Amino acid sequence: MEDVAKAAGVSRSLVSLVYQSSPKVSAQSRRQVERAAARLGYRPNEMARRLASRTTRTFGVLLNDIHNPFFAEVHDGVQAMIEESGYKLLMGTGDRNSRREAEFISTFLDHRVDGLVMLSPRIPDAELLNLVGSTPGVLVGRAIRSNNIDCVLNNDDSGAKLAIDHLVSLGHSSIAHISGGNGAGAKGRVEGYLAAMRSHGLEKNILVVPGEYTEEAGTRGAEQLLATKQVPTAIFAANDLVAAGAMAALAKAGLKVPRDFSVVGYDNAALARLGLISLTTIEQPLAESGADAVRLLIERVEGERTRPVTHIMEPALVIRGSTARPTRHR
Amino acid sequence: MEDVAKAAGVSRSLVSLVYQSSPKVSAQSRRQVERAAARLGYRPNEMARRLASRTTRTFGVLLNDIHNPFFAEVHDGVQAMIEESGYKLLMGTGDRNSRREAEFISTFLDHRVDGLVMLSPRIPDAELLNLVGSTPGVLVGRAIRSNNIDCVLNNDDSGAKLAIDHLVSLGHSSIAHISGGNGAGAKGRVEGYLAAMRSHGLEKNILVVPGEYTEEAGTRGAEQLLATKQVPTAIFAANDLVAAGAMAALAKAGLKVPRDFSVVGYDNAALARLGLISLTTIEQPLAESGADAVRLLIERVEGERTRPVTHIMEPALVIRGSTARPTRHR
DNA sequence: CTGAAAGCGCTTACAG
DNA sequence: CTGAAAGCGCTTACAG
Repeated sequence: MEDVAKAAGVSRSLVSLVYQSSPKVSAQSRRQVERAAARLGYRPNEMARRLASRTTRTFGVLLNDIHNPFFAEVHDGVQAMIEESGYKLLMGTGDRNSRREAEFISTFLDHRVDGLVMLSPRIPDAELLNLVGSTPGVLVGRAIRSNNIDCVLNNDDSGAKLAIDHLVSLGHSSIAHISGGNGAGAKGRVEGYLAAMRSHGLEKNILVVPGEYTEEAGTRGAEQLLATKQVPTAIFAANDLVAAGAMAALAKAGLKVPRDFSVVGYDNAALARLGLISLTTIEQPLAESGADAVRLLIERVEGERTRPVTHIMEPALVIRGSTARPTRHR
Repeated sequence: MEDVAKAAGVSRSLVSLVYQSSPKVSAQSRRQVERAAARLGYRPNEMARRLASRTTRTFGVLLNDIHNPFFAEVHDGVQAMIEESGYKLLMGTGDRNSRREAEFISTFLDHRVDGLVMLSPRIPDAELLNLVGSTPGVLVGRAIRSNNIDCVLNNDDSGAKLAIDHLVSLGHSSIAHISGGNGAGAKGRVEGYLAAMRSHGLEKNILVVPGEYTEEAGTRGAEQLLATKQVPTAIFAANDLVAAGAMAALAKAGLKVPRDFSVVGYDNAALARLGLISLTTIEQPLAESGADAVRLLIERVEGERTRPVTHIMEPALVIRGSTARPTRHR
């Protein structure tokens, strides 16, 4: 910095002001400094700036799994809102490894971030609370009770209801559900399915096949359904991957979708959009969840709110080619 | 730090040594310090440590697009090798936006990273070289001429050859290629296709349909092929998404894969593994490319090498259900 | 293991 | 806009 000041023929203070984009600096001085810096290859040392200014205006963003495009979409909203608000971000991915998640959170705290955005982390509640301490945080896709952590959730219950209402409106009454087991949101989807079936007076047709969020579970689930006495006319799958697995089993059995079977997924993942699959599904407002999470965090960091809140985002139905009126009847 | 020293009844120097995991500290002192730190909620300030020690042992990792699981796999290798070598990482994603890429690279440099790992960045060569300056770097999936940047590429040419050899070995002779246009590696795949067809004496059957790396391009390409006079018996698609698009067009035309048509993709993306698609494809050693990139960077950073090198990774054929002997013949 | 000192590269506040 | 000073929270080197 000293060297740049000398080369530009100004004081060190002035160079400092230039890099703080201070309006007190004349355009001419600014140009002189910038030219000298470019010539000398000077860049202000960010660590020194943060140490001296005692502020980072940075958030740490932890992704559960970089392989899952689901989190990429949430991250879009997170990144856009962070940029828009003039903050910086530090990011990391645990990649389904809670030890690594803990390390990233520690690193973020060592770097004195102003807050933490955590997308469906795997670390157990107690450990997470202990690690985060009193740093402001926001959790997306997971609930927790803490005074300094807000939550943004998706309404799985109402998503399931959208799926069942759609199938019923097409004329289906025998609708089975292949569940997502212990997966995130799976319980809410089962409950929404049960409630929706009951609300349509279809409690006798309730049929839940246990599964998990994998293609294989969908295939096994559909095979199981095809072997039942009273084969349903429609399947509501816990997510798109499960739906794709179910569709593969149906195709193998010589059944056509949607002629012989209607299938609804959940997530509106990339595969749902493929022409070969063309899956009717439930879409969650992912980017909006991410943006909302950052908004909540900023409210807190800037002292506008101290009490924790939970936001619940509403999903929407996306109709494609995997659902139609039933042709079979029980 | 002062407070922790007092609370633990030791000197500031000792506390510093504890956090440097110095072997000179007795187990007892270490415990005392750790207990005091935990009680006071003390964490060493990473910015101060880096500033004082004048070392970061950190690499900046820039992803082209977090939505593409392709880069997630490369990142796996990058992250594993960085951890294994005792370095830290700072990551960022440009999300197909070269302005944002430039900002992340700048941020990494402001944080004084020891080197840069860039996964298929979009920034033009000149701008990239100017930005990176003399910082050691490594480029994955893209070539560049620079004294301080190494490259790790995939052999698209030989991948295309694997695809054509496989189809020829099944008995196909009329094999068309739907190209990837300006996409990364697309040119090499076209060239590999042309060379392989020639090497099998099939130059008269060469047929390249221009496309891009999208499903729609695959659909359009296949429709175009079905309208030609001499319809081929097999398609080599520039990537898996293109192959999926082509398969959708074939299904729409009432054609069965692999009975009426064999299809080979490229990438071995998640969709290639779906039961409904079951695509024979070319797999690139993505995680290995990432790990190799970090190895090259460390060689450079630790002064073991100063001249730039380029590594070319070899792909492999993955056979699934989309290829079979031809039943039609021209 | 302690204690005092210097320094990392900045920001901040202030008198001029 | 300058210049001198203090300080951010550490590491480093050293005498004891």
